[in-house]
Amino acid sequence: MSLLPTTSIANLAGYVGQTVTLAGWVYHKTEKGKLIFIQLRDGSGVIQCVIFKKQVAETTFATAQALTQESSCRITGAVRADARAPGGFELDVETVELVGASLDYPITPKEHGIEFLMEHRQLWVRSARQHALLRVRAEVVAAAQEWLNDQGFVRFDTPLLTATAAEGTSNLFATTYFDLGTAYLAQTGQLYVEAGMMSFGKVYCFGPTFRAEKSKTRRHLTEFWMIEPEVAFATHEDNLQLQEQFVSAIVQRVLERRSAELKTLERDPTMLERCVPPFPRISYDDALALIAAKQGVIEGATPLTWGDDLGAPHEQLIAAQFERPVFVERYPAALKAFYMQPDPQRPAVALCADLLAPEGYGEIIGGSQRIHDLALLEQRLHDHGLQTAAYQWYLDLRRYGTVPHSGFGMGIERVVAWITGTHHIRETIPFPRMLYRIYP
RNA sequence: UCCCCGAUAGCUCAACGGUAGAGCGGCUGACUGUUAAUCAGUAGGUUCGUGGUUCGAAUCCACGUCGGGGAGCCA
Repeated sequence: MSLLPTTSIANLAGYVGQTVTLAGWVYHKTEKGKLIFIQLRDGSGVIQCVIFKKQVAETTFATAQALTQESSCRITGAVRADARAPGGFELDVETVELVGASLDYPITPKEHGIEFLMEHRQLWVRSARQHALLRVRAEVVAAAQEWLNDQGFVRFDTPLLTATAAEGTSNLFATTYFDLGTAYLAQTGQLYVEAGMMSFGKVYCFGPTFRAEKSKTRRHLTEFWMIEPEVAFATHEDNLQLQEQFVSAIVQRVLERRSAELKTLERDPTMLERCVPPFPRISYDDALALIAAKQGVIEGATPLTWGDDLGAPHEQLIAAQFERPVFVERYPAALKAFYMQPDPQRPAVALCADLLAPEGYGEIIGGSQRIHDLALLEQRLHDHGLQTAAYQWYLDLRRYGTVPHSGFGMGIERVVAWITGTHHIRETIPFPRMLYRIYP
């Protein structure tokens, strides 16, 4: 015999007048003497179950009375359309079967502080808001992969344990690797995905990446998920077009399929509906001019001289000028990773771009055209103080049929934070890893 | 690594040098339409730790622990 429910709550519209068995958890219960209301959730939705004392067996009423918040149970009853019910349907209960009791559930319907909630993340994910948020995350992940697959991309997975730093910049998590010395947790799959690109033309990797930076802001996690497409023969211009189509497709799919969740999150879809190509672009040079003209508007967005990197307040100021994501392109090459292609017309700048989300959610994509010339790439490795010996496999990609190519990396959590209007990135992943949090 | 802030009942907070409190939650009872129900009653404390100042410390000081916000860095 199976314990599975006969239907899920999301599908109850097709069962009006029929008796079904639901299986789930008590989200909320209200007793009014001889009448009990149970909000039952099963992951697909929530339905109000109604129990009148005179209409059920005494044991059934007693079982229902004893149910506490988050007790799991199986409830059998008749589906009835009812305008008074939040979801439009109610269940007239016939029998209730307790599956697992829940005593003193810590997360009550009242307010809680973030520290308490993070300590109970394993339970917090059941709450309506977190449930909606993680549902959108799953949609973003599915949309991203399916869109790329439809465009002819092949998923090409890259290693998480690597022998050297990919870009030689960020701090890495280190671990021992048998007799081979130190291994590092990958901060990007990009170099490896370039090898896949030379095999498949269009590829992407998708998985967790690790940054041992002591970043302590609402935009940072030490472990986050990144999707990194890479395209052979694609120029900087092709790269930007791919990015704006990609991001727009993801946003539009969430609007189409997860409007109920956005409503739960009280996210106004207006800004998201504007997210269609082309996205505005601003060069690093023009960004500096804009920052100089708008000084004092945002605290910390002080004027910069050419060659300075943009800080978080500067990015915030730039993003605030637009109602769609905005590309900031052609940064000074010296600020960027060794593999970024210098502009042939102006080698001081790189053919790269960051995509800044609106409403202060920061950088959601970083991308560039890559250096395809062997001699130039060797020179750049040397300029960055990197050991070319460790990169011979990577240089092989330039020795055997090299082509111009471009790619980018998109941080899933930042995209989800932006789409859902979530203040802090930590809520956009089931179990966030942060500077001062690795439990649960 | 640097700057700022916090820790009091299960939770959210108040008390700011003089007897440790409220709301919610829990428990008991009433209630046939509740949505964070309502009403009545009831239990519940090593004020993060260590040391110091003081007649007296939740309160002031130092150090520590844990956590929150931000910078830098990045997606």
